[in-house]
Amino acid sequence: MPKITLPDGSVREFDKPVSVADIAMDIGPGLAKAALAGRVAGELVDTSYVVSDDAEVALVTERDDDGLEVIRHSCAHLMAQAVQRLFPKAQVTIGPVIEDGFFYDFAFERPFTPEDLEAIEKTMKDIVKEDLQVERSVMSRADAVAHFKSIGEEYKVEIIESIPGEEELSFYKQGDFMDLCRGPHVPSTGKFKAFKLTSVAGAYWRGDANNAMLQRIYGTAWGSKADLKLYLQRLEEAEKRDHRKLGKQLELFHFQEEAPGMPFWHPRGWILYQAIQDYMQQVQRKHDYKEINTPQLVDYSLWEKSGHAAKFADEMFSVESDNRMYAIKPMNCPCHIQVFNQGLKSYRDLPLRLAEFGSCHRYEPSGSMHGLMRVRSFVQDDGHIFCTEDQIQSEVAEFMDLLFAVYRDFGFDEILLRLSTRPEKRVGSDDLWDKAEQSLKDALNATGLKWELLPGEGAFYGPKIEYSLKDCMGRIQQCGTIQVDFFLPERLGAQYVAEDSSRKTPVMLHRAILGSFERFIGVLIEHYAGAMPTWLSPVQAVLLNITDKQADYVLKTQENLKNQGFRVDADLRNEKVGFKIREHTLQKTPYMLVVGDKEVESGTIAVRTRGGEDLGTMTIDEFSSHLRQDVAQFGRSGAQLESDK
RNA sequence: GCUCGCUUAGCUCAGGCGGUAGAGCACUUCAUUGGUAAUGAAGAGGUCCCCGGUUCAACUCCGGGAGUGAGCACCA
Repeated sequence: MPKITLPDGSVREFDKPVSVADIAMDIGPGLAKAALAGRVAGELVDTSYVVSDDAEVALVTERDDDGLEVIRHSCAHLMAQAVQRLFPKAQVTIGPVIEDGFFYDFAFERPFTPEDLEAIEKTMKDIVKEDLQVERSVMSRADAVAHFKSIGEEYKVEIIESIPGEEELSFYKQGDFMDLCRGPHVPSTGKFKAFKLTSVAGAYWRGDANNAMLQRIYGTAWGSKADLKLYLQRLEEAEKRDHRKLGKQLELFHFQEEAPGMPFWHPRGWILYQAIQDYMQQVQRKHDYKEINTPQLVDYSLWEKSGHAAKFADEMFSVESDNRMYAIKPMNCPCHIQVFNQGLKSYRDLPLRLAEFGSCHRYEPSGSMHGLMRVRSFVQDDGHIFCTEDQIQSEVAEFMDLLFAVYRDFGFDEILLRLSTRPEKRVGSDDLWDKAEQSLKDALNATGLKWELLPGEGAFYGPKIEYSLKDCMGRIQQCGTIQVDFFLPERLGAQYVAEDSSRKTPVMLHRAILGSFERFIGVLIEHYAGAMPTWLSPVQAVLLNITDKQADYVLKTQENLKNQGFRVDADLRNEKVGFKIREHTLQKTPYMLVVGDKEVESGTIAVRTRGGEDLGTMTIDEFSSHLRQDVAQFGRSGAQLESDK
């Protein structure tokens, strides 16, 4: 006699075991139709699941996140069924849910074409019309293996054989299509309202480049057509913000064949780049970093000593000159240790914080490059802190304060933290790892923020924290990091004299806030859709004359503002003011300063923002104090400005 | 690196069963001096990514390469 408690607290009693679908029907036919799955005592189940004991039951519809997940998962099955209907020779492998959609990997004799995708989508729609029941069943492993062997699904056989344990496995059948699956799934194929196949690409079986390449089809699925439309609009918006596109439009940088993965910075882009570097320089100086600069080319033997050559030889550029082999540095840390090693260091010198805007080159695999986000030449806001084991925690804590402050200044408020701990293959004693991991955990906990633990994901030389920020499109971008290193200082002979006058090896903390300038600028461009906060804007204001008559006044005003340290252009072209406004709006210049006879006469300018707002007519002094204030707030959001006061 | 697609004027893109090509914007010149998202006219501008092959003829077809896009793999 199950007593069912619904999420609103109401209780329904039944005189015999009931399925989730029965419960929905009991509440109302509308809900019965909308029900995609259920949640019984916290577990997500099919609507056919039978409840025989008292339980808390919630019905899952397309409006729940759970419902969406069920739709997407079932949609992957729907697609697989369509593919096999059209291409009986295609073997199914796996088809999970991903963010905003799903994919399914197939083994097929040839790649799928865009035309195939259309046909598949059409067949999917046919199957939706057929409204096939989706039925769950269980089978023993042996039976399942025999079944899939008999129909030639070798990959499924491999999957089943790799599932540990002897318990029964669940299967879902719709029409003539059956797939191994944990479920739950929608009750019938008629439940899909909005889906679209988006792309096709190769993907390795089991994610291993040594395995066969499968054909992966991506799709997206939503609870309603409106949601699908919103999603497609979001993709369009992301495309508009693409930093590669904006980089060209705003004349920030370009790439060309002769230097793949290595940006050519244009005047405007370089101003942006330098504004960021100036800022970082200032901030780091304030936090007692000593900035240094080390060579681009370093004899290959150093990289052999550091151990990098053994691991990354293929990814390093090298140069031969005068019978010596040099590597173009792929990272700065070995060089920083060389600086540390000059002169005898005392424990009194620690912590020693060395920073470098170090230009590095790495031969990234061709397929991995992506605009500024992944390049072959880049500059890191790199820093290495040499300290004692006891100083790790305070150094990490201090670094995190700095990192949060910097991210806030760039306009990022939401930061994700992840701690990666000891991997199986590692150097250093367990005591040392215990201590280092604990230091990082303490520093993380001190922030009061949630953080994620990635056990075993640390580097072989020490644990690390990675900092990702969420941009305004909700995308997660990994930028900063701090890594404890027990290995390299010893390997490269770094030592200091301790209080007891013994020689000890310092711990090294590798750290970066922005990561690489290139990548960070890519993130900034997309976050701001190219409309940089004023402090970063390549041009902060542009003066527009209405007729030639105001040219002298414009030039004088430009000179005045430039002398105050602002980046101000003058657009004296023989064009109508509407045309100039349009152009500078498209160039995302924060302020447009219109000058006509009236303004010349009264010694003022008419100020318009790139957002189209009219700030009215003001004197040059009034404007420059407005601009100064705008620049001083960096990219910080309004809320934080309040707390800063 | 792997799979598939793409590469035509400075930019965004058309185009043709194989007969060397076009638009808009930008650029130059001229007219116009116009008050908040495009003033008008004329002109100039091309190794159709590169190297081979097939062909009377290749931007177009075939082979190889480069770059690039999506995804996979990689990311000290």
